[in-house]
Amino acid sequence: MAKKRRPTMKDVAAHAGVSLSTVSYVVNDSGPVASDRRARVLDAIRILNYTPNESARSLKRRSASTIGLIVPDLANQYFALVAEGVERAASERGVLVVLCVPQATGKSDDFYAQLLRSQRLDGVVYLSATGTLPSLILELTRSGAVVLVDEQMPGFELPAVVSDNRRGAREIAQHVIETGHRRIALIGGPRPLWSADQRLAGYREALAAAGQNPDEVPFFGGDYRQRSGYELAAKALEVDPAERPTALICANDLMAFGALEYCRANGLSVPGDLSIVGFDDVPTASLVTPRLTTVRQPAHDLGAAAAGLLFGLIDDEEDATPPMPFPTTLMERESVAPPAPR
Amino acid sequence: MAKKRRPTMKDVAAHAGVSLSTVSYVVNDSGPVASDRRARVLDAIRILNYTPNESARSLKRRSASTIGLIVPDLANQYFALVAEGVERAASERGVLVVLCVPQATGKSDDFYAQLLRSQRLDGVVYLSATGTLPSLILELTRSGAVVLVDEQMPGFELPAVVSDNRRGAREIAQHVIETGHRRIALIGGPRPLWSADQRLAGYREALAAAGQNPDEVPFFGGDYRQRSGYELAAKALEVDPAERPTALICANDLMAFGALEYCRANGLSVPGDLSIVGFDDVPTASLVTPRLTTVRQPAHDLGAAAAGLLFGLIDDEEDATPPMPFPTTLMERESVAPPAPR
DNA sequence: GAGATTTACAGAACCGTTTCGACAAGTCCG
DNA sequence: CGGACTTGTCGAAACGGTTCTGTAAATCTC
Repeated sequence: MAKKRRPTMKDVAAHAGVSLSTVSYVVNDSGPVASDRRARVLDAIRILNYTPNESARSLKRRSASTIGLIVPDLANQYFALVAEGVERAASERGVLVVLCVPQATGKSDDFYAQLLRSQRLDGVVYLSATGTLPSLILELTRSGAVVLVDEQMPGFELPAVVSDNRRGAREIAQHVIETGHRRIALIGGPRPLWSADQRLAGYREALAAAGQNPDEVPFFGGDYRQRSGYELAAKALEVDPAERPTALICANDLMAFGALEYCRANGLSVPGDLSIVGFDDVPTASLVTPRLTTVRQPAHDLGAAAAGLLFGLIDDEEDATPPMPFPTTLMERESVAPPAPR
Repeated sequence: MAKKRRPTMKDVAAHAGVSLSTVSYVVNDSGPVASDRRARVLDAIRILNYTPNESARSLKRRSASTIGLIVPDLANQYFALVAEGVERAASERGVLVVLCVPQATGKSDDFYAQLLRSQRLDGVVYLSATGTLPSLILELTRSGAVVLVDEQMPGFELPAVVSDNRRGAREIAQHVIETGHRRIALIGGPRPLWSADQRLAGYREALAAAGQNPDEVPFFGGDYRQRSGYELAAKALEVDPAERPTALICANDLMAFGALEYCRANGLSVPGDLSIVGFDDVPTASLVTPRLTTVRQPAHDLGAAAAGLLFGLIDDEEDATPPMPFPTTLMERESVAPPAPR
């Protein structure tokens, strides 16, 4: 089977008996063309099954109608959901999104930044897992647009769409305090990460408001992954029983799952012996036993908003300014109960 | 701040005092060039911070070094994992992956096929949720390459990488039978889907081997989503207690989760009152209570293999032939127990 | 109804690469 | 030592579009 060449504009023009520019005008609706000729062109397009060559277009337009999406890993449902949101918003504008998963591939962020740069992408949505901005991403901000999700770079005024991590954290900490807990341990996210920082700040606010000295509550720094939740739970709980916390506040759901695992493995009942809360409200959170009390982030909307903001930036719109932090909502489920009386 | 144009080959050539073609030769290592000149060019590239314009390249080369990935939805961890696998294999070859999530965006598969076609993508990895092949995907097979994951189109000999669904299904059904269950209900996937079909076939084989007439075991067709697991579990269980199944075999984990939810909501103990098994072994499967007995599919590897096969096809390699079905492995956990004595 | 304006179209330049053909200067061999 | 190859280099023609410029015809204006 001869692998037949795709029809080009030239073919269409020939078939319709008009010039190249005319075809271009009808394809892009960018110039005046008489209705009968327009019809002829449209016919030719249909008959030849013509599709414009986007490479040529991007070359000429110096823009690819494509954005990049850098996401640490897809196995984390929170990230997956954000990605879906980005994709949704992009597809509505006929924009393609190219996916980069640095953590899964072992490639550095910079590797991708390089790749993206050469593709002349219009912009990039960047979800970080490390809190450090690769230098090339930074460079991208000069030629293209970059928007961060649930992340902020103090020092660089990068546009970002975030949810109100601090408030969400404060509320859930308040909730566990109000349930009666006094011995609380904190399992935080990777420190340089803005979201981790904000959540910690929120927890501490609530603690302070309840008259506790935040500096005295045990804190363990994790990496937002399940494994570290498990290990840190071990650290937090393997102490003198009199000192043992009655509640564990985890900075995201994955780590809370890890903690849950630990408890299961060690015969601790949740929430009987220990209350546990998370953050994010991934779908799995309402599936585990006990169903996890956590803070819902509107992951989908966050993603869509990020893409929207990015498009605004790309089009140089006046009102392309980062939205207010998205509100979070406390999801009270079953993993919190009053501490057992001593 | 003047938005400065990216340097082009011309700039590099001028800076190095050589011709365009020479620069191209060193960039692609595609022609002879004296070592001193090569060095000069390399220097110029570094100094100017030059990156080739991929749009121009694709235009000239008629290929974009980019593949498409069509995945029904990312919230399903199985799909997310496959996607990661694809991404990993692609990034190793410096190939970009453009992500399409038809279900999340409400766009049809055809919409994306159209988009992909115009981008002159080198190929597409396609995960279906419907079992019907969009006509445009079919058309893509003529100009580019398409490989299916865990899916096969009877009639069209499309290359596919699959795991041994049938055997996996047979084994897990065997397992529940051997545990003592005789009253079993099946919650299947969307019928036209090959994987759903294979799994069903596997279940029936095991049933038949155990002396049961497969046609007499209750079957409920779902859509691989959690909600339908819930609803179908309801249907399967809300029958005369004497008839009520003691085990529920679900064609994927998500539906098993739905069934689990139903049991929880209705005070049924798993596996005390009812055994439940799934398929896929998504990360959440070992997180729910009871931990779900299921069949592991090597999602990551499936994705990577699919991408690998696609590259082989693209490069017209002789040995680019679909791999043997990947073996699955039975993950015995806690959601299966002998049926309660009557 | 002559001149000004608009409308519909064609022609051509250009976007940034790759690559073919031409050509000059070495290198090899009998 | 003269032809047959190599080797290194360059110019120029694509690739498939967009868009500016020019122009002939149609429409408007008074």
